Amino acid sequence: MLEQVIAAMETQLSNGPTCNNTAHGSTAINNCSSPVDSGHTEDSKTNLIVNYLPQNMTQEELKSLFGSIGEIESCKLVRDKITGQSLGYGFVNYVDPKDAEKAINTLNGLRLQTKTIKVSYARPSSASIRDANLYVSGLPKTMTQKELEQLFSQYGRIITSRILVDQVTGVSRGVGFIRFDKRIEAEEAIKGLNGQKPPGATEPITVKFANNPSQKNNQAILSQLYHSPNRRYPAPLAQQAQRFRTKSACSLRECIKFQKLCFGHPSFRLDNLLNMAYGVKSRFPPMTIDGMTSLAGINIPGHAGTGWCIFVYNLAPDADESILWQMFGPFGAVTNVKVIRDFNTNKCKGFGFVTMTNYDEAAMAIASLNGYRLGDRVLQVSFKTNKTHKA
DNA sequence: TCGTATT
Repeated sequence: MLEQVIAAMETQLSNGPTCNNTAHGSTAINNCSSPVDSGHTEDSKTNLIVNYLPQNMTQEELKSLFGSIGEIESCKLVRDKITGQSLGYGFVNYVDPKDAEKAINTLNGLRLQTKTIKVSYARPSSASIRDANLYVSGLPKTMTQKELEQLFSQYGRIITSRILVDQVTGVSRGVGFIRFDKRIEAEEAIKGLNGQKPPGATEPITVKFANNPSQKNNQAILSQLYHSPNRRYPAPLAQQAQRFRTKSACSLRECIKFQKLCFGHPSFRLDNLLNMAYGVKSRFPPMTIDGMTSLAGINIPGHAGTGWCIFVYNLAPDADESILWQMFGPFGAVTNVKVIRDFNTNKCKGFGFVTMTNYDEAAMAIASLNGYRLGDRVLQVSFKTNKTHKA
């Protein structure tokens, strides 16, 4: 029950104007695209940690996503022991190290709803790496993430860094986080930097251990949801459009939200925005269409109990599951994707299926992606009908 | 002016 409430709140919050760690495109990428390179031979080459997962993503969805790469030995979504809420990260252990490497290469940076997930090798579990996260305040507003890292890197290996920014203006709020590899490194950084002035700064900074995430209470979220003005005053359309042209936009959902604002304006057609901002990287070779042409017909959406099954047609022969995750993931909870392949050639037969949990998200995905140009192909996307069943 | 990274 609580989880449903939280999920509903997340849905609401996800309609906000910005995505996590995407206020600065390049900064966010840096933060998410540098898998931890252990450099120790005893480190696992099969076990991955996955960070920045959507709040409502389940362990089953995590397994489904990463299982599309290769056989999984084990998979765990970490949840709060008391509330059961997802803590937004999990572990995936593959059978084959090559699949782990492939998962990093293909899934790191994947956008799911409002999140950009990070996929990297898990460090060996140890007490020494826990509670190594620092909260830093009083930073000069001009300080960049890189400069912040330079300041702290003298005390140890930095796992993540972040500077919080104003959601509207994008300007630094003067506070940030530094996560070290070891807690002892974080302790030394506090000793060395708390109360000190960074080079060129006029005010000293405060460095302390960050709050423990488990201390968060749901009341704070509820208060945030109901009292904060979730609506930002919309910037002029051209100004917003610039965000998409400069690739700083982060998700299909953002494109869709923006497209609603621009409805009817020919320069801001959704397919154009998607191709501009989403950058689905594929130039699939042409393919002869054989069969599957009689799709027009009964159009009764198929609800299979486990979710809403969506039919995707006109995929290229080399299409794989990851492209379906990339396209549909931003719209909401995706529980499963499947590319239908020829048994002998292992090439995609031109279609696949996507299962989504929520009707409205599935409907939005269909409305947005039907007719979407993927490479040189125009996709047909609809709810799966009985017609697609073949005995 | 505190987001959610070690099972």
